Amino acid sequence: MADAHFEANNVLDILRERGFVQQVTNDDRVRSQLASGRVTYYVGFDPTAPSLHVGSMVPLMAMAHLARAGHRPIAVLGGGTTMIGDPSGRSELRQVMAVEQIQANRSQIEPQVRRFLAAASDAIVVDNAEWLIPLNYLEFLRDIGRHFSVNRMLAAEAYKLRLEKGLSFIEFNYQLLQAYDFLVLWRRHGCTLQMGGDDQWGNMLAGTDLIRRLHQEDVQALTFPLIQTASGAKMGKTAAGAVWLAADRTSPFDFFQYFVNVDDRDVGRFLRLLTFLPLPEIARLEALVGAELREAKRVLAHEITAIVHGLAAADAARSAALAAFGGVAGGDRSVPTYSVTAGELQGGLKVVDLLAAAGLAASKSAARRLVEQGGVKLGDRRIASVSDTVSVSDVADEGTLLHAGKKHLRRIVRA
RNA sequence: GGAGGGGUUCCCGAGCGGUCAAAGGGAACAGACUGUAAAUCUGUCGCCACUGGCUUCGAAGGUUCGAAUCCUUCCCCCUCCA
Repeated sequence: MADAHFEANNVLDILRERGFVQQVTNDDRVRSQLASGRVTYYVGFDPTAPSLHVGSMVPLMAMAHLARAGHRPIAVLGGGTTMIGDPSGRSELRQVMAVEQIQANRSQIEPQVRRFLAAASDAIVVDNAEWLIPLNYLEFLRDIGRHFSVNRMLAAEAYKLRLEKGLSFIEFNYQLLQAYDFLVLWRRHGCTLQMGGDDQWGNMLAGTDLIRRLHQEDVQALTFPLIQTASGAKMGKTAAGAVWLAADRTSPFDFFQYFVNVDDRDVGRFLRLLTFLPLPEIARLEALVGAELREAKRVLAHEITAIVHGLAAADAARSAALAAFGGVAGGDRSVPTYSVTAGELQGGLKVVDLLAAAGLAASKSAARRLVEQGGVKLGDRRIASVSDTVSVSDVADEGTLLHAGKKHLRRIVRA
């Protein structure tokens, strides 16, 4: 029964060693399934924004590991389910999104997802709107809805919060739709494994149950731990908002910097989850202590940036960071730039205005505070007063770094 | 549909006619210390203007010299009843 190739390096072991596994419906089943041949598996992504953010990296990496092991991935972009909104683990009613917005988001996200499926030549990317939109309500209730127990759904952990705060009927249907997705994928593509974040556990089980009831078929589900940083925050949240995978929302440089700045305690875990580095190598990096650990963080940042933005961008971000934080005057080309015109400089551009315009401060008031707190530096010059201005001589030909605090900077160049 | 409770600045949560841009905590940001880490300490944390102005407390009106605080209507949420 077992296929030698798949048997020899069971991906389940890889996932487990790297910390991807939170819950599995049936460990032995998943293991033997993955050992006996190609498995078609799926993960869903809801296009609620024009880009995925680093929070989606865990499922994407898991998909990539399976693809590398020779299994067949299906990425479901939830154009249909997003019209409903998943209430799992949420405390508030999700805002209903415009269909056009969802479709626009979907087309932006698709290439981001595909990047992780490259190892499988026959990877499938589908939008569940394709089968959800044509659904006939009465037929759906009769054929699918009958298999769901409201009592059991209400008892689910995922709805606890919402039972106190309020759960609308539309959201209550989300689980049925996700279960139906699994059924469709099983019927069409023989998909027998669904993976997803642990908050999806209930929805995923609904799918395996549905397939068992309708077809007496034993399909599986596996969840990933929800990643929090050591300080308890959701991974990928910063002052500027989420850390996005799209380069035009989070520059490769800032993306790189996010990972250089992670908490010491997160380094090993992130290396295992978010890079493909072999475990012995990770063990070595993770064992570094004190300031040495920064080297591990640089490796982490470089690896992830390479996966998301490509090797060239990762190299550029790394050298830019070294230059910027190593004291190279004009910084490196890859530090995000902001151009000022000669006219603005002639007129005596206020540093406070520049900070706000370059995106280093949320408002002029915020910029003013930064200056007052002594956090602003233009080149080597510490800005001492909120009324300081930038003149032509302050901006070198190769650009001058404007620092807002220790970690945020822009390269100011003349237009 | 009925009765009661509630919607406050990013989050939680005080305030219940002036002293409120609004306590406290969290998050975040800056400075010090460090290792572009953590912990700790200090400061900041609506917007604009060099101690003044403007816009905020679900929405719209109203009472008042003056409202987040009182009244009216509306929207939304929760609990119990139907």
